[in-house]
Amino acid sequence: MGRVTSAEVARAAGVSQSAVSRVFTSGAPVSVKTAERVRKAAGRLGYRPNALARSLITGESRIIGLAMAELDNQFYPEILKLLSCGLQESGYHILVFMASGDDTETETVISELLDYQVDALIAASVALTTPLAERCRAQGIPVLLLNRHQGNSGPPSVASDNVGGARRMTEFLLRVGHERIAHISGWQGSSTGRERRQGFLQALAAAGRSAAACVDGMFDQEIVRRITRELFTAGDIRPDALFVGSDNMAFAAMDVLRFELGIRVPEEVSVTGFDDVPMAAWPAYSLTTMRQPLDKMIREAVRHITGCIGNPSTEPPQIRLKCDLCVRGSSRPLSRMEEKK
Amino acid sequence: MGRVTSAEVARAAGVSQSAVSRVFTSGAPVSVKTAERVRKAAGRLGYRPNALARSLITGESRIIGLAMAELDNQFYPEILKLLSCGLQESGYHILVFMASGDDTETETVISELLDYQVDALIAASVALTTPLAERCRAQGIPVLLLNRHQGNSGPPSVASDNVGGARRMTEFLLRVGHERIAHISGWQGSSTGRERRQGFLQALAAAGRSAAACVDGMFDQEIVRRITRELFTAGDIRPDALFVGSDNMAFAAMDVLRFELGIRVPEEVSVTGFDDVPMAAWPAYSLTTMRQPLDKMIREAVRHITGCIGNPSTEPPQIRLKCDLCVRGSSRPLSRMEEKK
DNA sequence: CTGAAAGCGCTTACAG
DNA sequence: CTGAAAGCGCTTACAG
Repeated sequence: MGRVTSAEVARAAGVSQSAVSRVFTSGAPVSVKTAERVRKAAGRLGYRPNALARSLITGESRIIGLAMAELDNQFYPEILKLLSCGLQESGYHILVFMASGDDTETETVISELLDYQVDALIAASVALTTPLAERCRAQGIPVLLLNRHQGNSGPPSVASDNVGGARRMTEFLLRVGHERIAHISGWQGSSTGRERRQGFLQALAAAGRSAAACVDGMFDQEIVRRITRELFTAGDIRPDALFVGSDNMAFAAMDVLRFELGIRVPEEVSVTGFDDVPMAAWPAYSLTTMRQPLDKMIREAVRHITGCIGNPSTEPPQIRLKCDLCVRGSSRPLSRMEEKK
Repeated sequence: MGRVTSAEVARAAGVSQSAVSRVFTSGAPVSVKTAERVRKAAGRLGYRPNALARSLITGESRIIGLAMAELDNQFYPEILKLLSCGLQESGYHILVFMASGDDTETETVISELLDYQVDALIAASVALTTPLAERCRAQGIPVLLLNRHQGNSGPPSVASDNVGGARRMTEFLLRVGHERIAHISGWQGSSTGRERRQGFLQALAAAGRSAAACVDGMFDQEIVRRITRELFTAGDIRPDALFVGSDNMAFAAMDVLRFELGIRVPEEVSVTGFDDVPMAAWPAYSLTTMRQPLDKMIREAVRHITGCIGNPSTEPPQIRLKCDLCVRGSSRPLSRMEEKK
């Protein structure tokens, strides 16, 4: 055992240690003959450059730190998968940290991530505290918020147009004839939660209507179940549509409606979500939802991150991408008459 | 910008660079007075030790490489979450790599992972090729297979007793009175796929029965949909029970049965899975399944990995954990009479 | 193209 | 307890 070093390879190949190093540094000057001898010796000894030592001297680790929320929501595995593939193509690797919700702990662990001299930090649906953002700035580490933002003066971010998406979803529900639309929102401490709620209220206001209900579901399925029960057993007039602030929460709401309360979807109530996670398309839910352009989000994220790593001058973007309405079976269909319009 | 170094802190605090280093090394001898002065200077300058430089000299990176299969199956996000938390507690971080199925690429990227001098490598549902395993051995990097194994002479592994679990599932289906049990297996190139199939066939053989069908579903929902259609529209006698080699595949099968073919579950056919991912408990599926003891698996994995990092003598385990049958609504209930037995 | 040398930021014997 | 020094494994000017 014991890792083989460039010095050992040099000895075996009868060249200097620098020569070995050059063979493994693309663009460095080496004669074909030297390269060949070194490669052969390296192959024989099983040598590979120590990435840590290299990072120490080049000043870039080619490691990206990724902090993300718990993976219950199918949206995050998707992000991780796409991000990992996208960054791998550019020769980066991902050091992950799963935020548990405990803010102090999150800060501690992200701090540890930074100790590894990550070339950049991506926070997916996790807030970056001010001290952390400050430290990144001081250390010259680019940060990017994904699927969240902290205002135009906050760190660069890639998210979708949640206000617009929620507004269009609400307009859709109005258009198919709903009269009493309720909203179970995402956590109001998050930009996505707030903005979708805001879009919902805007659309209703524009139509001169008011919400049948508007409650914070906290992105938590258990809370959503409770709220759904309350909303639909309260005695007074029931909502005829329920716009839920994320697909993951919408699934929980649908389950309660159909299997607990025996309320038919969409005959008695339309249910819609937001995100378009893969499961939304499964026939068991067939959920009408507002699709976040995940591919495009990741592409933008990768582009920005790789772009600004050597290049701190890159303009810090606040990217907002348009969402697409996916009409499926969980919402009342357009009437003939409406379709003609 | 520019990271602050221990030398700068030393200058600011009026001590030697070694003194600064000692303050940040637990167990190293420092006077309270020195420690205090150093901490103050470090705090003011925003100093934190460079983990890469430290790793270079201590020989341990406190990074664990994790290679895992694509995250479509809800089982993997769970693994990642639990593993990440478990290792974090011991001060480790996870460098992830998502295997795409392309073997050559997988090998390339895992190799890159190893370049970072990871303290150990965990492969979750990903095969470790022989050259890779060889390299780990040569470099003295402990490896662990999770939810897979490559035989008793292969690398250490933590998995569950898939043969026993599948056998018990099949016995359960026989006990509730099924006569024509079909199996859609997991990929036969994986130990989980093979062993569950084996358990299924063993149990049938022991009961003097034969399989209504036994087809490889490849862990792929699209393939499972196709197989399910064929199995249930073939004209001859339909299976009255379908044991699927993973929950994720079982969901696809149930969807086809209920929403495409209009076959009632469990009235006309029982459907059961394997794993017990969170979604299996959702009312939309209410899937009878064989629960893998995920918590225990992760605990064992963490214990083994952290145990053998400084300690190569630790016996390489081949751990097989017992599964638990979870009876839910997707399978025919026990008859009164049967219950009495 | 090539080698000797400096240095990345740290930890850790070694003297004192 | 403390500092000066060596060294982890590499890359990269610098001469030649």
